[in-house]
Amino acid sequence: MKTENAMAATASLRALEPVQGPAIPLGNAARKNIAKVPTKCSSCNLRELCLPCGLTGLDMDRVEELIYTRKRMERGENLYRAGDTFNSLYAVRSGFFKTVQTLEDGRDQVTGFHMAGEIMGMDGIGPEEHGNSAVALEDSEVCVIPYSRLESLGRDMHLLHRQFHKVMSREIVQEQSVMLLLGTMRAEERLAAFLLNLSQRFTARGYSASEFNLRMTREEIGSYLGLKLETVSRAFSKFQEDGVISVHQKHICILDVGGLKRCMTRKGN
Amino acid sequence: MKTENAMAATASLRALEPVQGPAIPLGNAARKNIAKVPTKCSSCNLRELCLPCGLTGLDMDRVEELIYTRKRMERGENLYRAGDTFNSLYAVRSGFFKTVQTLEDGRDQVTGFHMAGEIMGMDGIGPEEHGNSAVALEDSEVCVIPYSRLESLGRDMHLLHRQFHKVMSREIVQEQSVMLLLGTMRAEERLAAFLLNLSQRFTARGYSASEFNLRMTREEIGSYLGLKLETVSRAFSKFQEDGVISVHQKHICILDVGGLKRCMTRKGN
DNA sequence: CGGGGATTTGACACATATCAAGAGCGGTGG
DNA sequence: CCACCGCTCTTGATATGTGTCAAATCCCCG
Repeated sequence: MKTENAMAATASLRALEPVQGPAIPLGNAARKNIAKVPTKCSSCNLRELCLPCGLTGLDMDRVEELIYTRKRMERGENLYRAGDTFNSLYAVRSGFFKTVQTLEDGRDQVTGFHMAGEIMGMDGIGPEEHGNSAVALEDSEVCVIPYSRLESLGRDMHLLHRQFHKVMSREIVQEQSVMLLLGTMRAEERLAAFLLNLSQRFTARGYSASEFNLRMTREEIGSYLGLKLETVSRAFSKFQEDGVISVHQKHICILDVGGLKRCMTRKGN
Repeated sequence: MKTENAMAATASLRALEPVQGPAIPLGNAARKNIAKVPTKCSSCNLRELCLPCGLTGLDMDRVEELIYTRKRMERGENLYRAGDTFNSLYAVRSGFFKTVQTLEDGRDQVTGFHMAGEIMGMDGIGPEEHGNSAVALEDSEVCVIPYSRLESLGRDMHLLHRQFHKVMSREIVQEQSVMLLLGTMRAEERLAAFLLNLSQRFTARGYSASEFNLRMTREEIGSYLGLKLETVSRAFSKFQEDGVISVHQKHICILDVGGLKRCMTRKGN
């Protein structure tokens, strides 16, 4: 089983390299932005994770019509910003994103981290403008899904509509579980839950469940978990002392999954 | 402008009495549960708030096919429970609900309060079972929307589908704002934000923005806001001392909206 | 009128924030 | 290649907000 470890060696390698084929030199401003789609949904190895999941034969062929542009993003670039008018959803094809929401008084919070196969931008459908900003945490690529096209294609592909509803519903469920985390868990419990969630998502993508590189800073983790970066750092150190994980900068090994799961549960209960 | 105050006098009166027509004696176990629909969407005074919002003429007529049962609920009854298989969405027709999510170790949290015109149960679409439980906080009534029917009706009523997407999207946005609240706000800020949110939703339903009765206990408010009930109580007292609201048990008057809004913002910033 | 739950308030404990200093690491330029 | 700079991270000391525990009051309901 391939570990994220291996690819951490060369920072220029893409997080989801197998999706990419041979590494493509990036940072080439000339042809970076919009590009014709070289890969179809039906041959994309994220299809079982992404929007087309569950579609078969004919439907899978037709779903290609959904995506006619991809977009390269450099680390730090904004995919969209709060207030931008809503036009499209975005599927992460490679790389890693965060979404950030800002309060009137300037306080902000990371509301999510998004990896390959996940859909971003659904917050914009209702208000017709985005309520948060999406930022690439590493060089990334997204498939652009024009919402109007999703609507019209869904008209005769009922499964696509149904699939889309499931994706939105799962987003609701995911957010509810973050609310639960923020409302009821203590610092170490939050971090344990966060690491287990990441681990499980990496597993679903064929990466090691126990070894991976964080794409975000302690501050971003803290923002997402409603903690200060110092508290996140202390919790990492505590887990390491207890021997449930090992931490070297952004590189994490989960040494004792059971132990980490126990960290997620209230002590003395 | 009618205030909620008036109807608070008689506890047996329904929260959204005008929706109900003349008060109907409840607690009649014999004919309580399922009932034929006596009122159509097109003549329901919640139509501008509820799922059919934005539909016109013909579409509005056809949308009646969506709902063929309503359900009466007594205070304390469960509309659905976590783990129930998902079949339907529910639109609150009258009354008031909370949704509660539970962690494996028994800790739980109120993830939402739901009033007339709001849709519950969308968390169940993806997993095909409900992830939380919905409980009536007072005698209530819901319209049952079978999901399969919503899907099939949406096939030739594109606006219905689009409207449904908006409703789901708004749920996502709403939850993100709760995440922001839980992650970044302090106790008094949370309570102020909560009261202003309630006020605004009552306003949208034609009730007083400044005077209303809470349907939930301090403990339920605390659970929703990630606080203990004592903290909620102290924050209420503080607001009252400061003269921004007056509190008598569950009865709330907002005396100074601007002041309350300032309470929502970080002090000395 | 009595009883039980909800609410308020106080005293104190504790988890996390805040402030501060220093170490580690990566990138850049000489 | 090395030195430097800036950013991230770690760790300690202390402050503070909220939780916890406890007691008294209020209020609804039978």
